[in-house]
Amino acid sequence: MQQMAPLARFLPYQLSIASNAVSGRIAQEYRARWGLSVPEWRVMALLGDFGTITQRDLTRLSLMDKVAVNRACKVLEDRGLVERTPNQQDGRSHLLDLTQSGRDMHAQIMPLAREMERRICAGFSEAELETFRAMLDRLHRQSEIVDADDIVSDNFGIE
Amino acid sequence: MQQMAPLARFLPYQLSIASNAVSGRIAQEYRARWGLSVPEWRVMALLGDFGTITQRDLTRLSLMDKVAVNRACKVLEDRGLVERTPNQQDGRSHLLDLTQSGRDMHAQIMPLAREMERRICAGFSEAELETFRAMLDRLHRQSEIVDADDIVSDNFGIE
DNA sequence: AGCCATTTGTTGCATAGGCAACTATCCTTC
DNA sequence: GAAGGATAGTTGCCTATGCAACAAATGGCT
Repeated sequence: MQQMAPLARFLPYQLSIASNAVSGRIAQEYRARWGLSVPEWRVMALLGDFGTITQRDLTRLSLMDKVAVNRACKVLEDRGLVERTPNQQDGRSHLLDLTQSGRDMHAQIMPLAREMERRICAGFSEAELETFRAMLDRLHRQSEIVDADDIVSDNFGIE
Repeated sequence: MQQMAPLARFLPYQLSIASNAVSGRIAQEYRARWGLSVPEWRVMALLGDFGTITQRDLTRLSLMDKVAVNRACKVLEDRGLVERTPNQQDGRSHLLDLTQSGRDMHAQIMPLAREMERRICAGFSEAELETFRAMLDRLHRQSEIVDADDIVSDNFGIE
């Protein structure tokens, strides 16, 4: 069924479809069970681990766009899962934390995350998983977006 | 700088940011050089390899949504890179192929693809790359979307 | 031949996501 | 303490992406 097209051996493509499949499956689970989007789930996870932090902290920790963080926080606040309190040290920002309801949900969603990770990693050794993580980190670092000048001056051996 | 948050060790998350970084970088290159989106580039690559095929074939080969394939083909046709001819065997579909201009561009874009792949794989052994590909394939297959009934009946050990 | 289910391609709609611009606040420097 | 640049958060806009619904055509079944 799956043909051996050259495209199917192109590593960035394989990475993309695997990531989309995993993300799509996880998004489906969290939406069906708790009505959470992926950005919302990530904010819940970070707030559960780090406690009282600002949107700026969440942006740094999650590597998400600050707008994505802001919108996720707004939804969670409207649902009563997160509360904002004024930040005495900096009037521009607010301190965010889980409410009791948010902590209850956090206690529900984390075991599912760990279980899903365990499932998709089943059958691979610790060494293989470490190699896999190392490669993902390397791919991430080597693919950082550079500015336009660098692109123009770097012709990849073409022509 | 990069904190050791639990989220940063969550494999689906690492997979997502690595894939986004790689895809974003590649998309940037192809947009800057030839004004091609990722779906358009994929269609170009497949047409270059497989010759005269239908949109249905392209959808199967690329694993993309049929709408994405259709829109990419339309753009490529408008740019004179792809041409459609009636399909005598099936009046519903058309046969797609690269024009001479499209073949010229194909000859340009494939070396860049191979060079980018070589770069991001630099420093890893063939065995490591094979393990990596195997894991991506496995993640993809294990994460196939299932229907809603399966989700409800499968509680992942919660409660 | 006629009907019905299936398939291909297309369009429209609804959502997600990122970037630029803006406000408010902070911090430095004079 | 006033001015200028930097930073946190917010809003609006634009694009990308995917699904549902649809029209045209096919193929099977009687």
